[in-house]
Amino acid sequence: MDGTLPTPPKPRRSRPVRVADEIKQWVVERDLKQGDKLPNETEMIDLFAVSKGTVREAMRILEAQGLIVTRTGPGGGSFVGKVSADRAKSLLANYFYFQDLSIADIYQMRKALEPELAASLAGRLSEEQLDELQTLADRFPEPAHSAEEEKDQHVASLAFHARLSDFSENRLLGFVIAFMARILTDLTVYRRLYQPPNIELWQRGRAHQRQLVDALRAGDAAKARATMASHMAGAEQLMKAQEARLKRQFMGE
Amino acid sequence: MDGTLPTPPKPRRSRPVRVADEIKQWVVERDLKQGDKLPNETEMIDLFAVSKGTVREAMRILEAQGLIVTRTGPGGGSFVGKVSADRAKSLLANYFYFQDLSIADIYQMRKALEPELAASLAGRLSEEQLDELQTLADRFPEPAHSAEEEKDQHVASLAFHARLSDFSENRLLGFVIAFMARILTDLTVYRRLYQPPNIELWQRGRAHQRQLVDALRAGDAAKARATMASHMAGAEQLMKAQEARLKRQFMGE
DNA sequence: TAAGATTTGTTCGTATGTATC
DNA sequence: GGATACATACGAACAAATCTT
Repeated sequence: MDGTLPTPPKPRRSRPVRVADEIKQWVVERDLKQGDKLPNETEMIDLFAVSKGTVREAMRILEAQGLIVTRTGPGGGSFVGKVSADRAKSLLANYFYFQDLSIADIYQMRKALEPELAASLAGRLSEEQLDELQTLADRFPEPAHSAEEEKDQHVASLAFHARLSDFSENRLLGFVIAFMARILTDLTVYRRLYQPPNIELWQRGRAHQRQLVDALRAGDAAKARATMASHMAGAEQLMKAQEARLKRQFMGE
Repeated sequence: MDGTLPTPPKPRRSRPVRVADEIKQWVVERDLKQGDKLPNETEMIDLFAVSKGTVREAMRILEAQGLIVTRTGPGGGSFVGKVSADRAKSLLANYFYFQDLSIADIYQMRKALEPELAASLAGRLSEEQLDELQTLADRFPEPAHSAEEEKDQHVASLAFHARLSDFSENRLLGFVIAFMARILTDLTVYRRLYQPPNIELWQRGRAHQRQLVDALRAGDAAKARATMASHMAGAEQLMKAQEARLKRQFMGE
C-alpha cells in the first residue's frame, strides 16, 4: 500500500537556506573557532556550486543569527563570530513578542531565580564589583519628584539586577535574569507606568539593595538569599499594581 | 565645540540589514499581525529604492529570525510569521554554544524552576493531560539492559519534563524548562554518557514521576513541589557522576 | 489535463565601495 | 596615490513553484 507518498507537508527550504546549513556543517566539520576565516565569496560559489546571489543570501542568514561577521576590503571576508548576549536576548525577545506574558509570569521566575543568584554570589565578588553595585544602589537617594524621575529610578534598579547577573558564573542563570531585566526595562521605558508611585515600597526596595550588597560582601549566602527574596516580593507588589500585558513590539537587534 | 563628530566606532551596517530594519519598522507602524501579507518583491524595490538582490537579502534576515515566512506562486509572497518555540530554542542554543555551561549550572536552574512549575500545575490539568503524563512516566517499566536502552530511558524522562513544561500557563517558565530539557537531550543523544548506570537512582526517579502525576491529579501543590524537588536532587546526582562540559555544536534550525 | 498567470527563486555580467599595502 | 583584494550593489534575464481556469 501507499505506493505514492501523499506529498508530505514539505515546506521546501530554499537554496540559500540549504546552503546556510551546509556552511554551518562545513564549519563544524573543520571545528573552526571564533575569528577563523571562512572561504570568500568566489570560493563559496565553487564549493557549493551556486551563484553569488545565493551565497550572499546564505551569509545573511548566518549573519542574522550572529554566527558570522563580515568585513570588506583586503584581508576581509567572513569570519566565525561569537553570538553576543545582546543579540541572543533580541532574538529571544522576538519570540516572546508573540507570547502573552504577564508581569506575574515574570515575577514568578524572578522570585525563584534572583534569590538563587544572590546566594551563589555571596563572598565571591571582588571589591571592585561590590563597589560598582554599591554605586548603582546608591543612585537616586532622594524620593522621586516626578513620574519621569520615578521611571528613571525603576530603570536604575533594573540595571542593578542586570549587573548582578553579569557576575554570575552560571551563564544560563545570568542570561535568564538579564533577559527579564531587559523586558521589564523596555516595558518601563516604552510605557507610561507609574501614575501613583508608592514611595514607601520604593524606599524599602532601595534599602534591600544596599542590604544585599552588604550580605554579598560579608559572604552571607543565607542572608543574601533572604534579602533578595524579600526584595522580589516587594517589587512584585509594586509591579502588579500596574498590571499590564507586555507590550507587543517587533523588537530588533 | 565638537564641530566635527569624532566618527564614533560605526560598524557600518550593510544595506540589506538597514532595509530589514526598515521593513520591521514598516510592519510595526502598520500594526500587522501574524499572517498579514507584506508587499511583494517589486513593490519592496520601489518602496525602499533598492535592487531585487538587496530586498531578498533583507528578507532572508527576517526569515532567519522567524519573523516572516515566504511562499511562491500566485497568492504567494511574504507574510508576518509567528516565531516558533522551536526556532527560538535553536537561536538560543547558538548562543550557549559559545558559553561554557556545566551540568551543575543547568541543575541549579532546574532545582529552582521545576518544583515551581510542578506546584503551579497542581489541580489545573485536564484528565487527558494527566493521562498523557502518566503514559510518558510509565514507559520503560523494566530496568535498562544495555547502555543504549539506558539512553532511551533518559531521553524519555526528559520528554516527560518537556511535556510538563508545555502545560505551563507561564510561557517564560515553560520555555526555559523546555530549553534545558532540549540541551540535556542533545547532550544525552550525542554523547555516550552512562557507562556505569545507577539502577537504584533511576528507579527512584521513575517512582518520583509517578508520584508527581498523582500529586498533580490530587491538586496537592505542596506535594507536587516537594516531589519534583526530590526528583531534581536525584537526577542531579545521576548527571554529576558524568560531569561533562556541554557539547559545543554549531546548532541549527 | 493543460495552459496561463503570478510570484518567488536563481543566475550572470558589470560596476562600485572599501580597506590594506 | 596607485594597485590589489575583497565585499557590496544593481539590472536584466530566465527558472521554478503554485494557483486559477
